[in-house]
Amino acid sequence: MGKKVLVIEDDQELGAQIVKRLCDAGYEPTWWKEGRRLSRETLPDVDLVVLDLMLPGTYGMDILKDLRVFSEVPVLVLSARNDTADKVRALRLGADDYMTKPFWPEELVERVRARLRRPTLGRGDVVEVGALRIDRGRREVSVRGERVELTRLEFEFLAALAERPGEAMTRSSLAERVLDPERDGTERTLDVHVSRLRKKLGRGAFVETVWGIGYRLGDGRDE
Amino acid sequence: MGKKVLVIEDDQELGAQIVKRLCDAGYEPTWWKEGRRLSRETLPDVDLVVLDLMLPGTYGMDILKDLRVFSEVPVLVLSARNDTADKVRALRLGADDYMTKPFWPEELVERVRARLRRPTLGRGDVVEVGALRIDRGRREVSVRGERVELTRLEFEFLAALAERPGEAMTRSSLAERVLDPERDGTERTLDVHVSRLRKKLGRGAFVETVWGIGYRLGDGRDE
DNA sequence: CCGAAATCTTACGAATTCCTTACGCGCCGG
DNA sequence: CCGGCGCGTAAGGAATTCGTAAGATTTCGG
Repeated sequence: MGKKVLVIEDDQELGAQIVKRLCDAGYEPTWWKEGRRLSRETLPDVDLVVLDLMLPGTYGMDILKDLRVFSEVPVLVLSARNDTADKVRALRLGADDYMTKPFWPEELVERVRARLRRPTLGRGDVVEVGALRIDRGRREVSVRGERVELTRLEFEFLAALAERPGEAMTRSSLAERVLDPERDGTERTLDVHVSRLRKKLGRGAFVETVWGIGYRLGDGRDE
Repeated sequence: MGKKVLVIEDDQELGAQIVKRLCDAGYEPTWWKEGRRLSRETLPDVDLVVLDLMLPGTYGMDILKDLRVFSEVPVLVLSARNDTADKVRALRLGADDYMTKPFWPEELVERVRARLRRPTLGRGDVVEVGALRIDRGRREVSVRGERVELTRLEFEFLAALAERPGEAMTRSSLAERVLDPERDGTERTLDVHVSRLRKKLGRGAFVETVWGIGYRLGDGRDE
């Protein structure tokens, strides 16, 4: 069963070339001839993405950024720009490799193979909001790269908010979702957890209060 | 805390440059100024290897070949030869990346980072997490190169965790998978096995507890 | 500027969860 | 039959987390 590879490349010739080589190597490529903004819904179920940064319309770097919000799929970036700043940017944004055009397709295939023989960390979806990073799989949270230890409820609460970053959630729905119905917890209880959570996350209150409604996950920057 | 990186590079200037940058980035580099044949014993406990292919004496490609016999550690290859055939060869031999000189150290650091943010579960049946090595095929476990004898259940438990290094698994799913339904074992039983396992693996608790959830396989270094 | 309502913070006791040790049972090889 | 070994159970104790109360603080409407 070949692994699935999504190729996002507008150049007809290069794209066809890549797709063919990948097929020959036993993979199952899908070819998108134009860039689209990605979301959890529009991203097909693939094992790796080959992404050309120079696409008409959408800027590839934005696609990458979008992608990393909800997916940890390995990304191999292609670009005509042989510029260290660009490479660094792409890698920082979560790319796994960066190839400069022109290149020989053999090398691309080998690099794809090199990525795929490593485990991908079964998409333990990671949410990043500003300097805050929430890893649902590992149940880990870090702020500015530093680990923050959270209790179970604190994590659940944060994870609930992180599902829709920026959107407000009512106290009642949060309580319903986070608090165990058995262990009777009032809504007052939430306040306490929020308080403790904020203290742990440090200043730059990521958990913002929406007065009279509930809470919201902010990027801890503006305000 | 910082991941360990072995730099094998004979060029004084370039080597110093790389080492410095890696330090700045929070890694702990070790610098070998000459190539040596590697064996299970001589390879220090590192998380990644930066290997220059053009070394006096030993041919870098051989070092890589040796290495892959007994270790799945990620390898980033450096070379002055910008030749597709060479790249393909190195990648086929198990290299994870190939950079052509000259390059800017920033890019190297980013590529190192890109490799290390992925889990290192090797292909095949060998998993390496930090100083811990789990060989599913041979049912062998070693810490820092030293064999550790585990009972069947202890091994099963560890292997289950090792399937997703770093991810938290619930106690119930672990119990379900590891414990024999016949020999009814309560979830308390898990505690005991974990306890015994930890004692055998020594300090640097590889098996981390995720309070209220279950356990997780850590690299036994941070904290 | 005032009061009421909503929210924040802190401290503390209780409950949960987890760790460890000790012990007994059953299986196997000698 | 004996001893070693793997495994499950029980129990005490340690560590962590959770809920509540109560007082402080903030927000909003007027």
